[in-house]
Order: sequence, then C-alpha cells, then structure tokens
Amino acid sequence: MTPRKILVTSALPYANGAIHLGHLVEYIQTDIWVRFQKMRGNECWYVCADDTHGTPIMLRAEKEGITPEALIARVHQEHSRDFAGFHVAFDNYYSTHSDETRFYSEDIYGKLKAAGLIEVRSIQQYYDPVKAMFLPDRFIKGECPKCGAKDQYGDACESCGAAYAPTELKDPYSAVSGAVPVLRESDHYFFKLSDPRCQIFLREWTRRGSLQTEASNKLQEWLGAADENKLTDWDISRDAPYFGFEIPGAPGKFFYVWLDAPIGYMGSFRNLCDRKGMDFDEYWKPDSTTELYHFIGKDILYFHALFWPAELKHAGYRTPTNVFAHGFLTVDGSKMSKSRGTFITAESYLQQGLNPEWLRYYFAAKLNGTMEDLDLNLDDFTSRVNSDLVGKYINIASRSANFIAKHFEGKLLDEHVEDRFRISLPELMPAADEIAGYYEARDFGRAIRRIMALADHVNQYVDQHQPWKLAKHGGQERELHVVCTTLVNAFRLLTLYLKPVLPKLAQRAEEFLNIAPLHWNDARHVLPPAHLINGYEHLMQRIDPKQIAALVAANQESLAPAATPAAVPPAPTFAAAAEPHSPQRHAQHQQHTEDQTQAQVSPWEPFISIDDFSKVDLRIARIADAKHVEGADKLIQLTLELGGETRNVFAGIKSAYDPATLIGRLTVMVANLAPRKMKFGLSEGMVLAASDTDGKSPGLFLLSPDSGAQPGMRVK
RNA sequence: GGUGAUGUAGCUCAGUCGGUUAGAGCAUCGGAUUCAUAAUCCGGGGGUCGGUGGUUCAAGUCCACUCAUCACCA
Repeated sequence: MTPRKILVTSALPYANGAIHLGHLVEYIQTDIWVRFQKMRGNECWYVCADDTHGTPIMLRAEKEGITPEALIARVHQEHSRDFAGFHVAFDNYYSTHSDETRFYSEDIYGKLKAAGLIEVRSIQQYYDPVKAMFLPDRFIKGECPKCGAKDQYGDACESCGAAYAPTELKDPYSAVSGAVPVLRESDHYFFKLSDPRCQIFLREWTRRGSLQTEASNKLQEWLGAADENKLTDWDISRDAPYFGFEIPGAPGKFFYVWLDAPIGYMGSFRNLCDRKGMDFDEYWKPDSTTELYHFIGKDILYFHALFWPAELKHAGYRTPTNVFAHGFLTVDGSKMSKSRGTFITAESYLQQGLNPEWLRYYFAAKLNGTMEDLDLNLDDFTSRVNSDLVGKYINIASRSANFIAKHFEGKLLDEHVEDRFRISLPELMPAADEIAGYYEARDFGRAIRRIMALADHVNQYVDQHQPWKLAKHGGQERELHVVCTTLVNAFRLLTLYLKPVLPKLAQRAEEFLNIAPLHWNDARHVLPPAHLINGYEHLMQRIDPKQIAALVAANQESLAPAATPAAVPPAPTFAAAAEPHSPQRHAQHQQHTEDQTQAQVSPWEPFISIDDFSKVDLRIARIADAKHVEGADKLIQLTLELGGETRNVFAGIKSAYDPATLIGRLTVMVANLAPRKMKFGLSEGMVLAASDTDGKSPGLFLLSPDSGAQPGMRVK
C-alpha cells in the first residue's frame, strides 16, 4: 500500500490568552490522530499557528504598553511551551502575522475579486469619536433593548439571551473609551457567499457524505432548502486602526481577522515546505491527491465548512477532504468555572506536577469522533488513570520484569515464541487492525476500551500461570521463562497500541524493552529469541487525589472581590471593559465559560456542609403584632410568637407590607441569630423573605409555611 | 423562539438492521492470591433505558408528544 499524504490542522488559538484544558481536547485529539498516521507509515504533516490579528490584540497590546508584535511574540512562546508540555507535536507552529499568510491572503482575495465575488458596500457602524475607531459589536455596551439589563454587549444580552444589533442598545457607550458612539458610514468589502456559484458548490460539497452526520445536518440548516438562498455575504474588511493585513488597493482597509485565520493553515504549511524543500502545490492544487483535514470545535463549523471551502474553491485551490468537529469540555458536568477552580490552564496543570499523559489518556478514553461535549469528571479521571493505566497496563511490565532480570539475566527465551504467543493470548496480535480502524475513525474511546480488554486478558494469563510459584519451586525455570517472555511480548504490543496516546510513556517503555521506536507494522511479530531487555523502572505514578484538589485550588479565582460591599455603585469601569469577550470566535473562544465576564463570580454561595446548615435554627413564628417604627424608612417592628416564647424583631419589609395585613400570619424566622442592638431597640432574630438581589424585578416576599405548621416548629 | 443534539447502574460510558435474561470499567460487597509502587483474579448485589402515548409478534432501538441539559442562529 502506498503511503497516504496527509495535511492536518488544529484550529488556531488566539494570541490573546492562555491555553486551557478546553483547548487541549482539540490539540490532544489531533495529535493522537497524527501520531497514529505517522506510526502507520503515512506521510502526515501537522501544522498550526497563533491567530494574531484583530481589535482585541491591538487594544491589549496598547493596554500593556507594548507593540502588538511584542505581544504576539510573547504569547507565541507561551503557547509553544504549553503544547510541548502536553506532547502536542506540531510539524510547524507558526503565526498568521507572517509573510506567507499575507501572501496567500492577498492571493485568495485577488482571485476572488477577479472572479467577481468581492463587492464593496457602504455600511453604517458605531464609531468611537474619542478613540477614533469603529467599534466591533462586542466593544459596544449598553442597556438590553429587550429586558433592560445594564452593561450588555452589542450583539446579545447575557441576562435574557436576546440577540440584537448594536444600534438597538439603549444608552450605548464605547467599551474602549466610555464615549457615546456615533453612527458613521464606511465602505466595507464583502465576499459574495450568496452568489449562485457558492450556493451550488456548497450544496454539493456539504453532501459528499464524508462529513460527520451532525455537522452535515447543521450545514443543511444553514444552507436552507434547495429553493431558498439563506447564505448572506460576508464582511471581510475592517477599518483602520486595525492590527492585520491592509487590503491591496484599499488604503485604510484591513482584512478581518477571520479571513486570514484559516489562510494561516496555508501560511504555516508554506513555511514548513520552504524549510523542508517540500512541494506546497502538491498539497494545495485543485486536483491534489493528498488529503487535507481540519480539526475544529463545533462552534466554528460555519467558518470551516462554508466560508473556507467556498473561498478555496473560487480562488483555485483544493478544498478540505474533511472537517472534524468536536464538542466542548465540561468539568464535573458543568462549564469550566473560574470560581469553582475548574477553568484550568495548561500551564497550571503542568506546574502542579500532574502528568500530561494522564490527561491525554483520559481524553482519549472519552473521545468518540462526534460533536458531543466531553466531560472531565475529576473523580473518574483519577480512578480511570489509576486502574487502567497503572493497575492494568503498567503492572504487566512490573510483574514480569523482575523475574526476567533475576532468573534470566534480562534475556528472553532463546526460542521463537510467536506460535506459542498466538495460542496463549490469541486476541493480542490480530487486534492490531481493529484498533487501527478505531484510531482512523477518531473513535479513540473504542480503541482504549479494546486495548484495556486485552490488558485484562493478559492479567488473567498471569493469574492462571502464577509465575511466582514457578519461581519458587526448582525445575520449573523453563516454564517461568516462557510465561515471562509471553508477558514482555504482551506488554510490548499494548505499548504499541497505546503509543499514539502516550508517546513519552511509550518511549520509556521502548527503552526498557531495548527496542527501536515502535511502528504499527511491528504488531505483526514478537521480539526475537534471547532478546535482552533493560532493568525495569516504574513507568508511571498513580494520581493522588490530593494533586487534583491542589490543582483546583490553584485555579480557583479568589472570592475576595465578592466581599466588597455591594454599596459601591456598579458604574461602568472602563478598565474592566478593556478585556471584554473577543469579538470573534476562533479557537481562542471555542469554550464558553460560565463566568468569564470580568470580576463576575458565581451567583451562588459556596457550598456548606449539612453541619453548617444545621447551625441555623429556623422556626415557624406567628406574627402576633406588627407596627410602624417611628423614624425608620424601611423597618417594621414585629412581635413574633414561637410557641411559648416571643421575640422582638425589626424587619426591613416596610416597602412591601402594611403592618395591619401581617398580624396573625405564620412565617419563618432565624431563631438563633445573635441579638442585635439597633437604633430603635433590640432585634432578636430575622424573618425570611425572597427578593431579587440584582434588583431587576421589584418586590419582597415573606415566606409562609403550609397550613398545619405550628409556631415554634423547627424548619430543616 | 427556531434548528441540531444529548438523556441507559452510585460515577464514566457501550449497546450495530427492532430480536435470547440490557452490557463494560470504576465504585461497592464476598472470596482467592501475594510476582507487582495495594496492583491482580473469581463471584455477588445494583436498571421503570428521562416521562407519556403509539406502531409491531417483538421497542433502550422506530413514530408522536413532553420534560431536562447543551450548542448554534452567521
């Protein structure tokens, strides 16, 4: 079989933030697939780059007092470090801010223009008169036109979920300068996706049958029925000031970051070709017989499966063979959360001393090639790694190596053992093709399950043959040698099957086994007679649950700001607005987090134990008397009867209740709140009432028990 | 709101074309074992397959409705 020629990409991380565990799902998934292809003997190239352009980078650099170039150089170094730390082995990790990417951006733009697929239109847009720049939607804030929530972004309300145009916001202000934005006209350049040529092409391209079915469904939704034209033209230009590539023949106009981001795949590959003397065109010409795959998050499917193939097609390049979309990462069933400490950066994971291959294994065990979200369950993570990797797989080496060393001076049996091996462990060698099929289909979870079932068989074999007994009684040396040789061969095969997932562990295992780097075809044979292995050193530590706790603690954003009195008026602070959501979604934003908005902590109080809760003595109380308090704006004085005992309580409920209506009704009070001396007298407790702490919906609502409750009863 | 998905054991997940008594790993319980960094082996318990209704000789699987969760709506 002639080797396939394959070019693979992962989405470009935005050069504006740290790599976190959500990003790593994609890079680890891609890396496993690429390593598998290379082990198979295919020519496979894996390229990626930092996505470096756009307003957020420009503003962030400005805020830090450095040039955008300096910012992206620093982030490039950080990202490279993080990827290397997780053994993500790019053949080239480049930057979109490069001559190559500029060349192909201009080239594609020029060809689309020549094909009549670029149109200039004047559009109205908010302009910041202080900062002298047009504002992306996400840099305009104001009051939601639907629900009236304050400080919402220009495209959607986080409070009620409404989507709208920035011009619909009430009392808009610039998140950059705070100024009131004004509407201005400007010429923008559009890629005519609505052109029939794009329609026809995309309908055909999205129905080739190779796309994931969920992705294909989604795309049909976007394309609409055959007789409707749902695709609209795409605005690919932005006005100066902008950090990016200026559009040829259009001074002051720049390519929108999303135009040059996927072109960065080509730029990075071009850079690789020039360094290695490879033929770029072989991979990118329209009739190329090579394969091209993009691994992406499901949120950017639109860009990669519609805009991108349409651009390539009409600029005279090949289109992707396939686009592989994956889901998002959740941690313990929820979106990653800074307040819960589950927004975990790659850097902190490594700094806490956790083994990157633990995570690679866990992700592999749960990836299945669909767009479903993947949950990192921290308890499951610990037990899965410990029992599968250490207990089942590593243990096989550990429980056989000592015998080989002690009894046979590190030498395997001096005979051909393949036939015997196939009889003893009949599934181990033939499983290679099946497992390869799962890897190829990106169904890594299935591959892992199969491999672990094989490891179970090997452990059963050990128990059946009990080498420790053979070692004890003299005269059974040969049988011991056979058993241990079988085990070492089994360990070698399991290592081979796991190698795409665990490259560093496999490398150490290869050193232990004293063999050349394993390729997939090596599964067709066993080790030669009398092969000499090295002494065994433990290959992987177990996860200590304390390490997980420390990792979460290290990523837990301090809750201290929550203690700041709410009395500070929530006036717009523009420092806070300097880092809003990025205005476009590329890999940098493939993961929505629950609480990524600045300084916003979880709306819930931290967990307490049942013991903590039982300290609160809640009782049913009858309001025996209620009267206005002379000189108090908010208070009502209540006399509460608790079955035998009465309490005097001042409650801040005057705005909602007339004292006369309260007399006689039952409510719930905190009976063991320390008495507090107030201006009007001693308050000996507190009644419970519901209200919207955000003040969005008015009202105050006293609690009442169901009928039958008696004063003095405990509430718990 | 529209669209696409998801929901199976305490946890994480398989379950192919509708077909035997719904499976695995982890956890748990009982037993065995001691070579292995407490790892391993054998066995047990544990399920209203989110809910309701339908089609069928037969439904986790197909259909309708419904609830919950997630994503997308450029």
